[in-house]
Amino acid sequence: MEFQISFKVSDAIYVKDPESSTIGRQIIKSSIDLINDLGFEHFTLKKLAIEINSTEATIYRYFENKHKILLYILNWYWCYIEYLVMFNINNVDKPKEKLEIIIKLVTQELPDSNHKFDYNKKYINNIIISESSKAYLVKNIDEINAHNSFKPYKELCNTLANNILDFNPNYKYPRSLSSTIIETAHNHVFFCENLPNLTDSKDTNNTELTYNFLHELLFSSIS
Amino acid sequence: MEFQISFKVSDAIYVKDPESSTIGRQIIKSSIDLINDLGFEHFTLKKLAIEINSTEATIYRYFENKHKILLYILNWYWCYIEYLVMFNINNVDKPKEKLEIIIKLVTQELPDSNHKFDYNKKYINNIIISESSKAYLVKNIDEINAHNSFKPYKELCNTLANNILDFNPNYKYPRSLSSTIIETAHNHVFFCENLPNLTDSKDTNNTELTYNFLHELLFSSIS
DNA sequence: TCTAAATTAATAGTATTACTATCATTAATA
DNA sequence: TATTAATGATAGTAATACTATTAATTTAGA
Repeated sequence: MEFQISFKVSDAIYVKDPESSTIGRQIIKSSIDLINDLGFEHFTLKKLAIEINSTEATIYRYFENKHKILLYILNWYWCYIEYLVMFNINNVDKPKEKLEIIIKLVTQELPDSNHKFDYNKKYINNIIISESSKAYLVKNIDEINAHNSFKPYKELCNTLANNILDFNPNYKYPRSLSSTIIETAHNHVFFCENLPNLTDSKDTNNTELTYNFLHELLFSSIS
Repeated sequence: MEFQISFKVSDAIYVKDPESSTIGRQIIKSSIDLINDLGFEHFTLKKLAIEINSTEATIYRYFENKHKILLYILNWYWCYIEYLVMFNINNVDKPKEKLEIIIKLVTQELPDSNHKFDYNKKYINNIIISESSKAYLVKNIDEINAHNSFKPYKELCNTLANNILDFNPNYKYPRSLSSTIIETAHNHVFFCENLPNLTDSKDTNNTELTYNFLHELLFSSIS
């Protein structure tokens, strides 16, 4: 018997819970592989069906459309990060240290878990960086939002905001700063790797640079 | 005779310069209207052709694909902002004031120009906010980048970075901070309007909130 | 003003896509 | 064993990005 965690994603995102069957988990696993590989635009349910040796019909029995598969993966990530945050700041006293742990978790690559169906963490990270915003920069965002599809993201943002307020109860923009830090964490790594002129990257360690930059940004704002 | 400015966009973006003919400018004008209206995903060249009373074939003589139309619009915006920045910080002495002018220009809506073919500034602004990142979050970014398609954006970022260094020559992340500010300027307005929990919006003036937030973020970082 | 060249319109067509429908087959359960 | 649920196989639709071809029209040059 081993310790097992699982991340329950809002059931408005799927038709049938992909965690409930082997083929369901295969849909998620292969979606992660393919979206990482092709980018969300060139990711198609036909390609996914071939990859899992099944048919489009089966996939549609789990997800209404391809956009919801992306939402599922993002939610999985946000839930996982939220869990890691809770786990890692537990028993840490100083608000400053807590904040440092959070921005470290948000900037670094996902550590491996002992989750039974082991999705590729490196790929998930790439997806978060390159595809996240395509989940919310859509015309029907209100409808998606009404189904609580961004709840885990909001909760993570909320956790960060509360820790900012613990550090400095007088800071005026805790939520705006939180979402800016999380968004920048992803965006900055993308810029470092693809449009380095938009950053101060010296081609060494982009994760470290991003962490240091965000560290300075955060603490100079709230100190 | 009147004063006239025009913004020359890298000719790698178009096949035939849309500024060179009436139907070319109509392609841009109606693209702006339609992308604002439908979002980039649901914007199609068929719909555009109908809107301008022409055919897809004609559009393809101006642009290789729909992605390049978006790039063209974004470049037009960035060139215009760069021009406004140059115009407005001219004869301003204090570095602090210059920086304030820049973040004001980046956060506020585009003012109207006397450009001969008057594109809808409000719509362009919406497109910048909601569709910008779709131009660079693509798999073939290296290829696009090789054609200098992001040059005006980089120049704007560079201008901001140089003004940051004028203010504080010892600040370590002038470029990273510049791109963060520009990206956040757009992102934050989107969040205020669509996912307000991710911000400290009180439903009053989101542009003002964004300006104030970025003002504090910038000057606490570089002071 | 006439002619040649360039531009645009009209039309058709291809391959791919998101998504739906139907029915046979297999696996799980009672 | 009988029933139910999940999956597979197959077909089909409407939309989409993009190409090709030819005819009509506009423009520019001689």
